[in-house]
Amino acid sequence: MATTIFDVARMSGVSTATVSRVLNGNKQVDPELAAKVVVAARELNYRPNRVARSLRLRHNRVLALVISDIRTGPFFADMVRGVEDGAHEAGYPMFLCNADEDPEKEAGYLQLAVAENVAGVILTPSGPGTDLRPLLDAGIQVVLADRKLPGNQADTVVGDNLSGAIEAVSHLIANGYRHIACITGPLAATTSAERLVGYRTALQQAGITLDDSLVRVADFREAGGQQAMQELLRQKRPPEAVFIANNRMAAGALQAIEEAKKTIPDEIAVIGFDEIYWAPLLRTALTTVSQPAYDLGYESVRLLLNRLNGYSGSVRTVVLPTQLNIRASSGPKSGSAAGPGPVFEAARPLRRPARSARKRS
Amino acid sequence: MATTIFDVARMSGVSTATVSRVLNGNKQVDPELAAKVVVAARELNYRPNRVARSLRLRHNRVLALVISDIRTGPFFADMVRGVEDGAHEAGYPMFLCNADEDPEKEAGYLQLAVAENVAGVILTPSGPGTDLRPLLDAGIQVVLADRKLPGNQADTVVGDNLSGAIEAVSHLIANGYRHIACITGPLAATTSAERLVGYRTALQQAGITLDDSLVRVADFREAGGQQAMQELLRQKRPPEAVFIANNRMAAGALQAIEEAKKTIPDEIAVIGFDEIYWAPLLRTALTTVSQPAYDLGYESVRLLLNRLNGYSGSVRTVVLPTQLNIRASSGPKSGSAAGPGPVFEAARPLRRPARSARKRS
DNA sequence: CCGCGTTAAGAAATCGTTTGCTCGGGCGGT
DNA sequence: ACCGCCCGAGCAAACGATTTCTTAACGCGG
Repeated sequence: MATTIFDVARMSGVSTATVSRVLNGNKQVDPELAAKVVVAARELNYRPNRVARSLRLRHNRVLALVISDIRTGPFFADMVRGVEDGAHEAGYPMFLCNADEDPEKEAGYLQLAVAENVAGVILTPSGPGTDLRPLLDAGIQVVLADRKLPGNQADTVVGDNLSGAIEAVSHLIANGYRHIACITGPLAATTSAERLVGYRTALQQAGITLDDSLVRVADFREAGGQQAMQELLRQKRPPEAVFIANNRMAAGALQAIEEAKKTIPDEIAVIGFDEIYWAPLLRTALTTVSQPAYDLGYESVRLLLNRLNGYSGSVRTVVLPTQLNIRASSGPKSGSAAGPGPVFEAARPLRRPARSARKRS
Repeated sequence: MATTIFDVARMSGVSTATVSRVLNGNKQVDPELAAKVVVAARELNYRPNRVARSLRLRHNRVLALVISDIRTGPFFADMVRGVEDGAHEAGYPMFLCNADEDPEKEAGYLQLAVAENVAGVILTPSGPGTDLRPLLDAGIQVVLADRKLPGNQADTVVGDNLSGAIEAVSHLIANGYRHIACITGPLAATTSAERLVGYRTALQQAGITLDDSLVRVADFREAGGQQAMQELLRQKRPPEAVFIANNRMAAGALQAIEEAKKTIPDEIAVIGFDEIYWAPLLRTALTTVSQPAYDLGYESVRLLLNRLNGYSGSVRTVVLPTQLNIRASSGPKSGSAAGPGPVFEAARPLRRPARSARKRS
């Protein structure tokens, strides 16, 4: 069996209480005894039983990260790394749970987080119905990452989806496109919804009338993007350009465009969301809106640790800037009045400083 | 505070022992009392405290999946999904830990798995030095996934890296290439090592003398692949083709090839390892060796659950077949004697049935 | 020299569950 | 009718840590 605190106590000739005090550095204890305890503990390779400690203390020094879909390309992977690095620096191990965009599975993991006494949770809510009460009732700190939840229930860190989308679509407009489509994800995710709003806002700013037949709501996956694009291309008047709300759907859309033997950007321009390493290497290099995924995770865990350290100010929302990476797939419309350079963009700095986060109440 | 088993006992007028027995369906108990207990438990929304139960039972109904790098493209993501689906079907929640190719971090997570009493661990060992003893000593079942460990210490599920690499390189040879390079990953990972061995085996089978200046060991990441490719291209006699042991390094290599303004496959043919959705959409569609990543995870958890259910036969190794996806980047060498079709490949079925796993002792 | 205050260490309670053991009652067999 | 067995339910111990409470010892001041 594993060695317990009793073994250490016996070996060093003291009580378990003293061993516990020594190992947690709590109270005054005779240095001589302390030394004996330390020696015995090392000798026996004693590791406190986290379960017993967790039961007694009613909390466990572990964080849980519950994300909605681990397969969403490098975005979540980088975000996870950001969280993990932050947690590791602070001495917290981190468990990752994959809710798979399934509210039921998500609820199960949140219950599990409660039942396992985790100290804090970072969550990418699957939709507006996500219920934080089990966590909050249990006194577990929560930070929302990447997606918001109605009602200002917890600290939140998100990318600036609205500005990112506006910037992308405005760029298309500046390059001479007018009949622009949008493929977005499930509207339950605030990311999808905000990117769609950004798309509409940019069109309205340019005085272009909205056309709902150009908007498709898909599922964030390749097949969904492909089907949406096929539908768009089959319309009587197909779009000249398309803004796609994530990179997996963009891959599917590119596939559909290829099958339809359309050329990019001459027959249809494309902009995707989230950066991928392959974007420059595609047949036509893909213009993307990238988010600081790693920073997003790191900032989330920073806020969480802040709360765990006793901070109890009002709920904060941190919005991190996006960046438009202009490549060939959004090149100027052939025969367009727009010059070769993206004139409109010159006014907006493309690279905003990565770490300058705006904060709202 | 959360409702405990005492609350349920009080409300239903029985002892905690009876409540426990009812809720675990263990012993015979008067159906009438049982009904009252069930009602009370539902009424109070009682959720047993997993920590207390874990302490008492000395094991916890949870699995841990410790992987070496979450950012390795879709491969690990799909594998994770396979594990998770299998675990979920069996009613086990699953925690994912990311060891980040760092043996120390990995050891920390294995310790944590022990300390948290998890029922079983699925592990992608970071290297041959990975020590399973803490787990095995604690009686925790272990399955190795994707990478082997010396000494037959635990059930193992891997892709057929050797055959996959042989098939890929043989395909290049059949298409007329002779001066073939290899970029592989850290040799501590058996995947890297086996793919390298496969590369060498294929060359030897074809009577081509090995040239170590054509072999590069990189780090599984884009930058490493890029640098390795740059070095290869700078050699007095650059390779005509390159076999790259994972897709992140392949992305870097393609970048380097692009910078060097070489054409694929005329000036250099390329084959990558692991499938990616973007492969067909690249400037030159990329030939890849794909592994059944999802099945690999699913099979791992199947073996693990088997052990948890009491099976204690000898250690098994399951090898899942790979598949060569031939695309333009490995097209026949211009001016080569080899015909347009891959003659050599005809003898080997490209698609082996996905679920037919070979098993070794 | 006695008493009080201070401090350090041990005894024991506690966290919430499961489970071996005990006890009592009912039923069946002789 | 009595004895014994069996079954169902409760009591209490156990899991391994932390922490409150208690006790003992020491020192210092009156």
